[in-house]
Amino acid sequence: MTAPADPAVPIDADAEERALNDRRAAILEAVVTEYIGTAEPVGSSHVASAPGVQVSSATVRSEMVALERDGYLVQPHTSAGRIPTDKGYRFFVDHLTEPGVLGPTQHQQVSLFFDQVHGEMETMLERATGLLSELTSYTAVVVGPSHDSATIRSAQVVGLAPRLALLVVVLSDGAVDKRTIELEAEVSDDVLTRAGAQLHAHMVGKTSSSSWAVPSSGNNDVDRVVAAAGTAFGLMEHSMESDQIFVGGPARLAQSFDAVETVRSVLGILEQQLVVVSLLRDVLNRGLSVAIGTEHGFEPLASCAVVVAPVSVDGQELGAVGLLGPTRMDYQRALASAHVVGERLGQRLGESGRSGAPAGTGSHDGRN
Amino acid sequence: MTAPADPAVPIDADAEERALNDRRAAILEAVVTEYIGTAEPVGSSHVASAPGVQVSSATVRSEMVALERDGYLVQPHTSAGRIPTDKGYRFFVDHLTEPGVLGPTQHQQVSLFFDQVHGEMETMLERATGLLSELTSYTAVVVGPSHDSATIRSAQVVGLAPRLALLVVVLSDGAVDKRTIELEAEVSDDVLTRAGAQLHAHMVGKTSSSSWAVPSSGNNDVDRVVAAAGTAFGLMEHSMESDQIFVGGPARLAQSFDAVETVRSVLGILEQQLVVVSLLRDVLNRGLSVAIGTEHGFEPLASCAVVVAPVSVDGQELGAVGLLGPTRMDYQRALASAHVVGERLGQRLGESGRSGAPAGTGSHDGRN
DNA sequence: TCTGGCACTCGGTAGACTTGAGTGCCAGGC
DNA sequence: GCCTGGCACTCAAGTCTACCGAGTGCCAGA
Repeated sequence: MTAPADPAVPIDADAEERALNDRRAAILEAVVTEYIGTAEPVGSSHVASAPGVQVSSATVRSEMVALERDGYLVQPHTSAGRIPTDKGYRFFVDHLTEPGVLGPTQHQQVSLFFDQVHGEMETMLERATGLLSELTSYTAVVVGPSHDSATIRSAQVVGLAPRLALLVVVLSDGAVDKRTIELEAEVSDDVLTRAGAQLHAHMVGKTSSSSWAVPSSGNNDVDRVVAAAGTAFGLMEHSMESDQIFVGGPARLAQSFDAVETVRSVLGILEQQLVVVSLLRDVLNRGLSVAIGTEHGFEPLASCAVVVAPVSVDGQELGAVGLLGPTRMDYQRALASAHVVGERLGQRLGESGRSGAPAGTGSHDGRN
Repeated sequence: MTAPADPAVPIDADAEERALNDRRAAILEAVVTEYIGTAEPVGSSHVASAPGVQVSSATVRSEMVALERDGYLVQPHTSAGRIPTDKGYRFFVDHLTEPGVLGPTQHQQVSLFFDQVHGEMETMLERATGLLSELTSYTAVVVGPSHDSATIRSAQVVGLAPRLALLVVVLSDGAVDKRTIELEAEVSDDVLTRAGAQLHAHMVGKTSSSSWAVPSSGNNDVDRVVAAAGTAFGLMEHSMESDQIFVGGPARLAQSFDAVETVRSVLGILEQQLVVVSLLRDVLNRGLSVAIGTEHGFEPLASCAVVVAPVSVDGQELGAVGLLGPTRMDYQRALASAHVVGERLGQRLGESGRSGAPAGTGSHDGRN
């Protein structure tokens, strides 16, 4: 008695998922667009006067009833306008919104940024979050490439104080890691250097998660330092293991939501880097670029939408850029911004990593 | 007609600043304590029933009139209770609050933390912000030691790709900095190593802000790499120059203030690391441990109080820990927490830096 | 000099009323 | 058979009023 009773609904129930009839789609689009702009429930007369909708408000009303029944819209209360549900936003994003291009001003802003930025990758990623959050006025997140597959290019031991040394390891992707080594006895610089050389000789080319078991050098002092260094590196647990994450413009969150409670809980999430990383990864892995409301199955972010774009170098996804905003976010602009910035970041990382056939680096290859 | 008219006010106008008469101080204390707890304006009858105040509410009222006239209290509106002004809080902090000790639970929490934490300084400082913000439920800030006076202990050039190398510099305080070097032509590993040795030989012992002018090695290729490295390091502008800052528990801000606008603006401040660093430094330099409201002369934080404690190693202030909360913060707990954590951080940094007479490090000395 | 008492103030709450945006439904027209 | 204008209805939000109560300032008396 439900679906077949309404002649306007296609008989094929699956068709609803693919495409609403044109008029309903236009009405949904009008509601979403209006609501994104005003944050106020949208009434039928507003919709009727929208370009793209050529029917009277009465007709709009009856269509809106159908849209509500199908879960695209809800009414906060009777005698109020409608607001989109997550499903409504999803349809809007999937079918009603163009891929979107940046406005000339934004385009210029991006170009300027990539002209000026230079130096270390970390710095660049960090600043990119600022750029993204300024472009969109949402909070931006950038996840840098993980160092899992990078190999060790160099190891060195530097003395700091009589019984304190530093193990410095350079990875093939340009990352540097270090570990303090506390020594039981004073050790000469020469021994430290030799220990470094010993480590270097045996560790170069391995991944940073490899075992640090290094054969004896024949000198007891040197071996002790080597062992201490291995131990120090063994309990890494930080820096290299977790992907780096940069957050830009957290203050924007307070603009996006007017409930303090929401701000608090979303900020709380952002503090948990691991959660954020896996969230972005998860969304990307599911082939999405937007996760709306509870689509990511993550309760505390139910009132948020997450826009994600990959940072790929030579077709390989090395990182991700993301935007965090309210579900009534400007998806078009957010998608365009994330996409462009992600792409250009990827290009940039590619350029500096490439420069010809790699001499022993594992993760880059020279094509393109 | 103002001051002499009230017989309860000391004739000596300066005396007011030093110490309110006992009764007024007790009343002020009661108001502040109550207000910190409830965030509601405090009426005379509440004060009258507080321990430490032995007079009737009528008397309290007349004293409160005086306290208001002298700027310690304000009335949000007639027929409301009083709330403390910044000056009121200041008097409370300076004269009415005990230095304060941590409760046993907190003490245990701190001990546990310092038992468990280990590894690199950055990691430790980072985690310390989490500890502080959990202890106090306010947002915590930790500023690490600056590298200004640290000297270079080692320089090394590592090849990453045919035309890409990395300059890695180790400072005497254990910090590591790096710069990507893009080379005009392919260079053999041997040349890179020799360039590193050349840099090492001439830069060790200098501060990282020194000029990177290094004499010619006699080999053109090597010199070119050395020059490129010097240039790369010249435009440092990041990492080493700005002190590192770690923020813990920004989400707590949203609990401290119920006006979203305030949260937004304070978060905005926290994004500007330089501002935060100079704010903390400034407060410390003025010999304060608390800056209330506008005392720091910083408009956007007018509704905040900042509690600061130094992190000293061997009597030298190397860093600072801070807490950011509403002016109606629990000063006693905040002061105690910041103090203890700052102190123990200092001890910890001292231990790992010391280990005997330094062999060439500039900033540490061996006395206890 | 303190205290109890008293009149007064005024923010906040609760209820009654109004307004207006918006709906659902229906009869009539193309 | 679908669309439209019209109409009665609903309900959140705003306005007005009255009232309550916490709190004050002031004063006379102990």
